[in-house]
Amino acid sequence: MRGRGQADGAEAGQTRDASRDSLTERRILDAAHTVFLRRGTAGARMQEIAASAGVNQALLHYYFRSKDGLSQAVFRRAASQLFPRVIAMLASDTPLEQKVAGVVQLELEQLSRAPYLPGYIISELNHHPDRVPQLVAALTAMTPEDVRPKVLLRLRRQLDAAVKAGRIRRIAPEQFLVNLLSLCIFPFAARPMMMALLGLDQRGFDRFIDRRRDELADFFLGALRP
Amino acid sequence: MRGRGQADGAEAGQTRDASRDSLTERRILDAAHTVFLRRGTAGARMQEIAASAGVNQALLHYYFRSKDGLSQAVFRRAASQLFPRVIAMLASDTPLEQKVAGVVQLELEQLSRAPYLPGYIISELNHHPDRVPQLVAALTAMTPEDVRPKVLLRLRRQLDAAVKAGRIRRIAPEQFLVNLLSLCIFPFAARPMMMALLGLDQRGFDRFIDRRRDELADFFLGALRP
DNA sequence: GTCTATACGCAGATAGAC
DNA sequence: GTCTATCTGCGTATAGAC
Repeated sequence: MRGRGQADGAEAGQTRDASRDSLTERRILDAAHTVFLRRGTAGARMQEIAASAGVNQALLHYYFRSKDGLSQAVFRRAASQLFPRVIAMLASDTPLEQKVAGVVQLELEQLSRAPYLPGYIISELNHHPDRVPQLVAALTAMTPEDVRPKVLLRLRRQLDAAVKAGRIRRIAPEQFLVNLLSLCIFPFAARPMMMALLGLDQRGFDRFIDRRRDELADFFLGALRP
Repeated sequence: MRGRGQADGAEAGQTRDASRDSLTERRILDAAHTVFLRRGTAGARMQEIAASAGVNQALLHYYFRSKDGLSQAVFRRAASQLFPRVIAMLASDTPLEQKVAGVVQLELEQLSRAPYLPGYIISELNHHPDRVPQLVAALTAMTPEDVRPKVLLRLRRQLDAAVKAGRIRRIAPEQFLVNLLSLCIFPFAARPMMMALLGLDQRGFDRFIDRRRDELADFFLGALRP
């Protein structure tokens, strides 16, 4: 048993040494990513992953030891795709208006290419509360300490300053953040629902998003005007 | 086999005759609702539902014939909880500004009491594309014909009129609708994510929503100002 | 209608050859 | 490392008594 678990923990400081990521391990992880995101963790089948990776089912266990191990690896990877870049941008000292435009740009771009991502994360977190700490870990992994309070603090100061300067109306940083993320992420998370509601096919949805890319930042900044 | 399927279809015009909803059937459906929403369709276990309903597992099959049958019944019920009231409000001839306030009020109120609902619907629709038609059916069930085009048409006319009157800036009805729904629904759909991001516990989240109830409509209407 | 007991298949996991 | 073959257990579903 145990061929290669995820993160042996030896050789401190080496997070995921690339030389140990064998080609097949990567192929398996890619396949698992696709299948888990489409079917959800509970609905995914090891056999489908194996077939999709072009290998045998026993190999999945060799590399990841169990379905749970594999699903955790996929979740970590997905979590690290969804957030860090936006968080980094929000925590930076970019001016407020540019932050909004940047986040919109970044998120719509990214999610257009990974449309299943938000729905997957949302599902997992709802059905599997013990994944929440893993999400937090994924957030703090790229930075020395926890970025979350930093984001809110930075936003609060920027918002206060902008209010004092008369550039925007008062808004709590939490509401600011959730509003921005809602407008960016929800259309993708609820894509099938939105398509049904608006009577769009895939092409129509893409055009809808294109338009959104142009207008959303203006909409949001418009709401902030005094 | 087959004790009582859902909707025998006899006696035309009778949708879900209450007298036929035996008490135990309702108890089972309630339990199933809870379990399916918490664990997702694939993750739910018939045994847990039976225990939660205080009956034997065989009874579930007696009333709903299979897990799939039961899950469909739950989905229909959930879908009919999430949308119809908002849709009805949006399709009405209420003035635009009141519509916004009304939708915010209605949704935040409703979702505070059924926080798992949006996440469940989103998950199901992502993992189970063949559920989309069922959602549409749930929408059109309460009205003679399909309401969806009606909503968009009504919104478009109202928005056009308001633009001409100089009350708002131009916005496509699709963007208007998705923005409004995003801001209302996403915080609940992604509740665990938002709680982690903002560092809130359940109580903190409730206060966050309370505040939102007061401010969200203003935020949205603020974005529409010319 | 409601129960107990049981059949059955599927999917995750292991053994062991190569 | 990668495969084939096989075990095991769990979860759905049915049979049949009451």
